[in-house]
Amino acid sequence: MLKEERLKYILHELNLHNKVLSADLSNKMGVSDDTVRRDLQELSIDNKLIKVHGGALSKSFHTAFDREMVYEIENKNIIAKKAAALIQSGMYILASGGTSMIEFAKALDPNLNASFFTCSLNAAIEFSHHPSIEVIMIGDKVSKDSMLTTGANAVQAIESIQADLCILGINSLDTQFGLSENDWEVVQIKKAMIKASKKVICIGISEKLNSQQKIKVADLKDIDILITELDPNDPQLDPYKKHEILIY
Amino acid sequence: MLKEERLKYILHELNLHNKVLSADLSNKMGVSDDTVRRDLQELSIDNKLIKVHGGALSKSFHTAFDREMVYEIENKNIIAKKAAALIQSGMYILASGGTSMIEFAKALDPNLNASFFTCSLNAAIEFSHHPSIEVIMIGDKVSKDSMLTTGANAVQAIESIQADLCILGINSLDTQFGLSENDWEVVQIKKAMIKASKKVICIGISEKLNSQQKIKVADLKDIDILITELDPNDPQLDPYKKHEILIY
DNA sequence: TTCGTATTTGCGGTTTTCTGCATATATTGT
DNA sequence: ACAATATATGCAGAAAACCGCAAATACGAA
Repeated sequence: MLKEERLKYILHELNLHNKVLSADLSNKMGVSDDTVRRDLQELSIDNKLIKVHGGALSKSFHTAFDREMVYEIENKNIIAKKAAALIQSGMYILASGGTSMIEFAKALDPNLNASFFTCSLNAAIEFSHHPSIEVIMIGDKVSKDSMLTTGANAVQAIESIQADLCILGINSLDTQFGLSENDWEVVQIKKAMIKASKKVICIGISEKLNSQQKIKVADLKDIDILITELDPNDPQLDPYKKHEILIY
Repeated sequence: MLKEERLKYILHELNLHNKVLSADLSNKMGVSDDTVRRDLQELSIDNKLIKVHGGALSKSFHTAFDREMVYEIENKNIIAKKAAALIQSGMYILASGGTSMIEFAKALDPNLNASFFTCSLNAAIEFSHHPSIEVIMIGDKVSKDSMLTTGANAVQAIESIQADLCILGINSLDTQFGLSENDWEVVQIKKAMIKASKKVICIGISEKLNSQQKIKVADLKDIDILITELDPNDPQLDPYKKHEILIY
């Protein structure tokens, strides 16, 4: 394995898991841990990662360090993998933003060949790291709170698409009020996305369940699939099964 | 084995395996290590692959490995400050992408009140960190090399704007050939931006001066202001002054 | 063809980089 | 505090890169 290859691999692993262990790396790459350590040191000097005792942490992750985040990221990873398994080549997919969506983008099969439309700057960047999928950024004014493009132009652009799937991050989901948000502009975007898609998938950690926000995005009947980190048989999800929502 | 044959063979191998080893190549092609190295060097200069110790890596997998960039940041900071000083509240500004543009976004006066239009995902995010400016992301298919939205839609969107300024990162600038790029899609975007603006500002480190790329973006006469990290009186910039370009 | 020129290629010697090992030091968990 | 584990450092052998030069080859014009 070439040196540059190793560096690339380390950063890749770091993007995926947000942390790496020196021992793991030396095993997987078949070099001594001295070499791994030197690699990590070099990347650390170049500000590509945070070197710590025993391995390294992802830079982006460490800057916003938060114990709770660590826990959430793992759950979001579970969600991302479940969601990624539903995507097939040839699909046209509308995607909203949020951290779950970022993890979803990372979890996509490298051989996948599909088209993703999104209003999220961060999601677009993450999707673009994938080797083969096509990414279409929907333009409009950038809403600084959500880092989404929002407005009439964006809604109109979405309306001109007929997508197979729409993947939405959950802000709040409730058996009574359905899917809800508190940013009016974002709601318009999500409503447009739902309307433009044959199927609607909602992804989010179970914490977001059974909560409401000010503005309704969609009724439960508009949602086809719900993905959380929980086991599909978890009783917490039973209320949603009654509304003909598939649980993964 | 002829030289052109070898070059083709190397690129073919690279497409297949995403990496090649110098030693393997010299064996398979029956030439000396030096020859292989010179071949790789040539392809590397032509941006066809990434030369590394021991061989070469495929360009496509290399997305964002810019070690040299770290050293250039300081210069880009100088540029960014000069450019930021030219922006006034109320302006409508078209901005391209690139690392210089990112630094420029960071250098903007926090009290500035202006509208920025951009095709660059990264620039849009950076602009959005500013407290008061308005950011409009121009949508279209995302070009993975440049992380810019490119295509007919984007060009059309730009054409519908009448901007006061257009700030372009320099890829290559030359007194004969003018501003040039090697990505056709990006060229279309930049040309549209120039056409839609009253004034054109080019920013970039002096390294990019006196070099050419395959496709012309603009003649020198289309450029109003040139900003590099150099002192405006630096003799390197004299040739550009003759073309009625203001130097900052 | 034949000559002159430019490019290409291989070779030897030198320098740089890479990597693993051994040793000394630091950090962590119990 | 102590044992276990991880890290830093110097060193050495191997591999690769670099450099200059000379031979070989290709190319173009007379």
